[in-house]
Amino acid sequence: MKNSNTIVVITGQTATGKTKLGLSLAKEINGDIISADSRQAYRYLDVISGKDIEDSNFVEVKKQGIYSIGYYTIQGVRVWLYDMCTPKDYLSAYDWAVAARSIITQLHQEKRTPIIVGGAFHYIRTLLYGLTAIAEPDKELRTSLMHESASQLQQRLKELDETALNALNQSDRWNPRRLIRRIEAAAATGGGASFPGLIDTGIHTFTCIGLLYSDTDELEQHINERVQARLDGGALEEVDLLIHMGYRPEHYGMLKTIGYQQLMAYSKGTLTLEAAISQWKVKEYQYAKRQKTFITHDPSFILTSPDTATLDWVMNVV
RNA sequence: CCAAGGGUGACGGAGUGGCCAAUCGUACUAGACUGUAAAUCUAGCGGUCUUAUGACCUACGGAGGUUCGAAUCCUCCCCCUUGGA
Repeated sequence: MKNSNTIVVITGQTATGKTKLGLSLAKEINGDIISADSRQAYRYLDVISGKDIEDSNFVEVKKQGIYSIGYYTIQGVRVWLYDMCTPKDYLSAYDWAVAARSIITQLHQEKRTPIIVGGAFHYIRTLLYGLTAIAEPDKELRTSLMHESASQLQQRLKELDETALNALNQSDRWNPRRLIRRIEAAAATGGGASFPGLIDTGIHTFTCIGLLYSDTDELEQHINERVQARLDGGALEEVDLLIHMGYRPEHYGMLKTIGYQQLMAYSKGTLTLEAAISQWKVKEYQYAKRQKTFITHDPSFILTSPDTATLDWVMNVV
């Protein structure tokens, strides 16, 4: 290791073997894994989200607000930030990053190396590059604006903070979620403050690895296999159980998640199983595409393909 | 064999004489992203050329025909679905 106070980040497209690589690296360099996975952070989302917790039990180390911070032990490696909350709870990239940061600090004190592993690139970016503390989410406001059209929202934002509106690119200008967020910020600050720069995260040394398939067919094939494995692993039973426990697809959008969405639709009878599975796969391809866009546009990442990312290769990089 | 309804771009599905290279949805391609991100959104999406709200070519099962002009009307052929036997 070049620096004892560093962190390693392993991200990449779906089904590229991030976890496997992370585990072998952790064993080698005395590290802990911090899961950067926006779905594995939820309790009960196990099979479809791909949590491989074997026989391990969750060990809660502390509470941070409604979130429980703890770990599972997989192959002798501690894996943090699974099961932070229930599928009904709100968990944002910000919340996750705060939790991740606290673990990183703790691990550094223990002279252990945090290895961030996961495909939630937005979460990782929030952790690495910063957070804005301008305004907390305003649930009521969000609900009240939920059904407004983009042009109505633009109008609202214009009245509150025209600069913020003008700063938006074409895509964001028609994106209700972005608009609502800006309105939220403008309302909280009284407008005019616009969006501030990022707050320093205190994390400055990191090695980032991005695993990407160069070939689309290969990617799709791996995704297909993975989906099949999830089905074989009890995906349908998991969905039934979640429904039985009272969780719905619309629950805070948390179950509004690839795989769960489709299988819940099947369970409700609005999709055939065949259609549900094929849509699931398609959503996975699309997600993987977005991951690729994100990762390739970030110069901090060392990009490589899944088959060249061996432990030896990683050891040379970190 | 008869009756009825159909065959449209990768798929679903509009259009029923000119404003149709053809609404819309999906898929696909590229992109955006500062507290919902496995989310949300933007653009493109027959081909060639091109500064273009531009030109030309090829296209709405096949072959002909009517018309200044057809995915749209007519004739014949092929295929599909449902009802009748």
